Amino acid sequence: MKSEPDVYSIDTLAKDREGQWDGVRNYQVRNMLRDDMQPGDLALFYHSNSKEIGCAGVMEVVGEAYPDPTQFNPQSDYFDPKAKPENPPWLCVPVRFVEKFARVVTLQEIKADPKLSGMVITAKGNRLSVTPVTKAHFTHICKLGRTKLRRT
DNA sequence: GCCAACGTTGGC
DNA sequence: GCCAACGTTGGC
Repeated sequence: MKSEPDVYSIDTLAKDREGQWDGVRNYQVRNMLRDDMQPGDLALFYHSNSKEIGCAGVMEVVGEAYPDPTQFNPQSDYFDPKAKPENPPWLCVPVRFVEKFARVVTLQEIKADPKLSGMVITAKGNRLSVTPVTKAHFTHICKLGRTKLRRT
């Protein structure tokens, strides 16, 4: 699950312990939040558009998707004037901090690792802020993230 | 800051 | 329903 760390980072989630994954304004992603996520699911926290692009840690989905309150808040960057409270188009999910990796597993590294080939995040033209990850890919990224790089 | 690769909008 | 114009994402 992608977030720009300038806006919301793994460190913010680590400090708050819990948060809500809001601001999703893409129907495909909304459907994933609604249909493909269950409480107890683990997710990689991905830092996009930043100095260090890649997976920064792990969080857990702790509840069902519910209406994203930011769509009704005129002060919010995510305000949607077309959103009707009786039929809210946008959803968010509650998440809980699980771990921050010892190091960021960079996009560069993900692309270069044969064990991580086929990840949706590296697919050409992918613009989804939430993408499915296989168990094998998830496990491998966690392993990399927990291992500090040795100086050469 | 650039720009490819999308998604969205709205006129017709 | 088509599609040009526009907006957004996100790596580089």
